Amino acid sequence: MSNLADRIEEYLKSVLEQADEGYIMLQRGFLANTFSCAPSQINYVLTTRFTAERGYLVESRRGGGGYLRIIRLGLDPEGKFQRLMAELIGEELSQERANNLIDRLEEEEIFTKREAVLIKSILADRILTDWVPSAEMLRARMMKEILVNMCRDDIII
Amino acid sequence: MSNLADRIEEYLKSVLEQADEGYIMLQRGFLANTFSCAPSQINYVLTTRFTAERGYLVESRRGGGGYLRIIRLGLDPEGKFQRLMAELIGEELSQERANNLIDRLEEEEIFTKREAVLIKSILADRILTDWVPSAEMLRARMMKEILVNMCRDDIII
DNA sequence: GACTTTATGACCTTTGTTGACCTTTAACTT
DNA sequence: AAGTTAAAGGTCAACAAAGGTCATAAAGTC
Repeated sequence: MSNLADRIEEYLKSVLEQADEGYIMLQRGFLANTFSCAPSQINYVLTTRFTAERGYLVESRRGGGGYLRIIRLGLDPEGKFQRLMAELIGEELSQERANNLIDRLEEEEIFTKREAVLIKSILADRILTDWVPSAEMLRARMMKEILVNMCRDDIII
Repeated sequence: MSNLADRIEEYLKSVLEQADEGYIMLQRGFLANTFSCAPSQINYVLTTRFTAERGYLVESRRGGGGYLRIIRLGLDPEGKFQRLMAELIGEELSQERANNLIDRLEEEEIFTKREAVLIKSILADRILTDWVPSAEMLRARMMKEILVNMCRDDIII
């Protein structure tokens, strides 16, 4: 019953489980070979099963010695980030709301003071406006990306 | 898995590490020989891995007794830092150059690992392209803004 | 039967590697 | 001293080795 995509997914997750680095690295060709499938099937599995919403991040490199790197995201206890991230999808975020959000996250010790300053500085209207058609949308997109990356299991604070 | 270019890079960096002059001198032919590769492969490694953003300078001399000199550039603490960075960043900044620069600043302990990940995540092509008329220009502007803010006296690492 | 999910193959982009040919410079000849 | 030769390093185009994309076919689902 279990189809190919499910089996590949299961395999990757089991390997990832044992990786104490928080990520695994492997080659697409190798995977395609072990599962006797088209290389692009691997991409299908990665894009449908290893998304940020499901708690994973995928990086890759082409060329000789290329690889895929699948990174596990530690899900925060109350799913706070999840909700925040969901909110920010397709959303617009003003500078004011962004600043409030960042301050709050700093208070909750999700961000350090330096990180908060850093993030605010680049999300500022002064930087984005006049360069971007919709600064508010880009800001939301960036904020979401930051939240995702702050959950990466391969960076131990 | 790991390709030749990466291994040569690693070797050169390890030698550079032990050099207390801040630079090393060696011959292209000798290197090509030790790694059993085409001499031009050495040039490839030098131009892709030992760039200014990554903190290196390469000088060379042809003819009999010719050599390669790889110099590690330190970030001098007194003031010139900002100017150097502004120069390095310029008006436009590609994702690749940005990543190299950020990695380098992390090595120099100007950024923490988390900060490096955070900055790279929002400067990614995936985030900026298709949203911004000139992603490269915005990226340069953001990178400069980050550096200014990270050097504020009121926030120590 | 219509719709959604899964699977494949053809074609593309990026990165790495090699070899043929070129330029520069020290050392050697005369 | 001038010219020649040999010993470096430089360039570039072609090829190899990865991963990416997208249209479309096949298989499930309801």
